[in-house]
Amino acid sequence: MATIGDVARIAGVSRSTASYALSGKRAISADVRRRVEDAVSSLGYTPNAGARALATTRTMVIGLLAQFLPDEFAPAMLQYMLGVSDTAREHGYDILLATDADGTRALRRMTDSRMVDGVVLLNVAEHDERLPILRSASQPGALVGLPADCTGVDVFDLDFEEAGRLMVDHLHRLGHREVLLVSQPEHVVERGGAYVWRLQNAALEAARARGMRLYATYGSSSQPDVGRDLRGLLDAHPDATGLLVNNEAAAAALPTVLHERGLSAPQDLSVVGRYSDEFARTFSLPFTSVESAPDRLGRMAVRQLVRRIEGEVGPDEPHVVRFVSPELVDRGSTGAPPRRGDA
Amino acid sequence: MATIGDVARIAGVSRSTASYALSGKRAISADVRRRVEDAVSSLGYTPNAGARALATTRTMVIGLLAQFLPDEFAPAMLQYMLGVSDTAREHGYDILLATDADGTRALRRMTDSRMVDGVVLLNVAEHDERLPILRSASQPGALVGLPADCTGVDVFDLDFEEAGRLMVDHLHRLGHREVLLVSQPEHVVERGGAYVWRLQNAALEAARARGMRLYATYGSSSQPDVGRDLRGLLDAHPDATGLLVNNEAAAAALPTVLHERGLSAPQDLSVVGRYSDEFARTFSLPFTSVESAPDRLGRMAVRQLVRRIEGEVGPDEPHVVRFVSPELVDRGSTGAPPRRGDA
DNA sequence: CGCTACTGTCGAACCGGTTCGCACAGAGGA
DNA sequence: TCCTCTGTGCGAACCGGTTCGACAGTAGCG
Repeated sequence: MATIGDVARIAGVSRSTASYALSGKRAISADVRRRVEDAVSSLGYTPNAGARALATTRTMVIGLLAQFLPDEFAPAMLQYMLGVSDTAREHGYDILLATDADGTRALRRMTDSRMVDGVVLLNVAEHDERLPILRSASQPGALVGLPADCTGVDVFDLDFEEAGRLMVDHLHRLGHREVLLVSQPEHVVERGGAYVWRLQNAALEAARARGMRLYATYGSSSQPDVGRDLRGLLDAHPDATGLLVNNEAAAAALPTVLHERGLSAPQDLSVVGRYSDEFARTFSLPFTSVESAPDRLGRMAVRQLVRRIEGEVGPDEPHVVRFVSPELVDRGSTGAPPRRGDA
Repeated sequence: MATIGDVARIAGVSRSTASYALSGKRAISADVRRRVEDAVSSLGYTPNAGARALATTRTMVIGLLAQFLPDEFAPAMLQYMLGVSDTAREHGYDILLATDADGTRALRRMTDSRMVDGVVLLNVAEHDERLPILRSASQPGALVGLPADCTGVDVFDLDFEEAGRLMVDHLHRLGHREVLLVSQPEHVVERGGAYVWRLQNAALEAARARGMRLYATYGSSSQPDVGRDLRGLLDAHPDATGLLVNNEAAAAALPTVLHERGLSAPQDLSVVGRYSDEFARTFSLPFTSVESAPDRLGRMAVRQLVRRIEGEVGPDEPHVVRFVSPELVDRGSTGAPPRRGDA
């Protein structure tokens, strides 16, 4: 494998000159520059990343900590990951991916050994164990997900309160007065998945303010449990005319459950989900939903992280906490509630 | 940040002694070893990955090249990625993830700059542009997916021929004589996604051998197109009693389409898919299917790659091409064909 | 008692880049 | 003619590890 020493020798210059010719950090005559470039292409020279990292203390790598927790919906994570990965590449960074069950160890490994210039944490819990480690690291970090304490990190998340209100308001406007909400599994909440109750509480509050009845429940994360949950919920509330689904697995299971019962949306039941458009198209989910914009959040996190890494934003400049406003995408699964006695 | 020099100073020994005390590669007195270990923990010392890579020419990182191509079903990729990532970690390796649209550039970047000790390529096409680059790299590579030319790389894939036969045989045994097959989009085939026609050809051959009629078509990769495809297919072949689905998006869309038509599986139509069990549970797909074992393939690829990296298998020892036998998972969506005239 | 062998430690070189300080040549001004 | 300045290039040091060869000191042995 060719080194910069080889390049220098072929070009007939010193190693430092070769380095400067390639980096452009000092004036180099056109002649020498050409000879160096010729040597590079004839040798197929590529700088050794480890050596460069050692010399510059920059690795051009961003750590991505994705947690695939039991009871959490894995495929949604992929969209965050792709947002992060693509954006990183646009800025010249590669991605070191950690999917360890123990995120704290992975984070420590990456930062302490200086494999990365910065870190993106996905799926951040309210009291996330990774945060203290991140704060004590010397690299900056950006989060997707809202923790209780945001000091020292840049935070990006969907505005789940607004999402909850949006879902309720939409059905209220159409005339619904009794509505169901299926959230993620309770385990997720216990583990600190605050987004679940952020949406749920805001939805309950909005329903109360509008004089609606809203029954909130937790749903499981996969079959066959989630199907059972949905059937039980529909049985328990035969008068409900609307269904809000903040649970991807439940949304995926819903077409089959509705089919079993001979129900159709929106004729018999108005349905609003909360997932991304990409997700809806890939999985053929025909429900109106609140767009969760995972790629956008990943993108924002990386952009801010890169600003910190490259010193455009100093480590002492205030950290941002930014919420993305959700948007309702109408796929025609909502309408006026069926008139009483029709069913 | 503490370096090994700091450790040595605190422990009152030379840098080399500190290094040997930690690596265990030379005999070190118990006393010195303890002093070094104390210094390490009091300083919170962690070796600098770049420096170590430079000195040892080993990075303990595996490159993972995942391609998210248009018209290909993204979430399936996640399961391969997790299989690779988890297995790599078990062996002490981290994952450098590339999702670049241009896989060749990403591969070259990783290997030439020596960021990785080896590479796993996912979603390998028949004439994959990444292969020549991989062969000329100095790191070993393992593939998931079968290319036309397997020289110089270890290859792992599902036995798609066997899968095709399995699907056909299953319906044949139940008495079906006219059956439909929905494959991935034709674009995927044109791009070299050989697994599509490997399954399809084997299925056609098996059907011919058993005197069945099998109509094979391509399906789209997302809504609304894939729904249209399915409806058109059912319209065109009203006498078909079985449906084979080698297309995840079509499988996801199928419950809704069946619902529209008032059809149920297996009463009106027997359905066999081809996707992983994990996938079925997460997306509530109620169809009997041929298990595609993505995590197993990822795992096998990494294990073999690590053997090559660590020299347990020399670079000149023959490369393996290993097929995983598919298994049919019965979810009750198949049965005897409806009697003529029943519908 | 002297020689060898072994144990434990150290110094120095090396991996492959980057960067600082300095030297030198030629141009331009006094 | 001499001096200064500018444009170029070189040498050496450094980043933080690993590893080879040398070398004391001690133990074992005849």
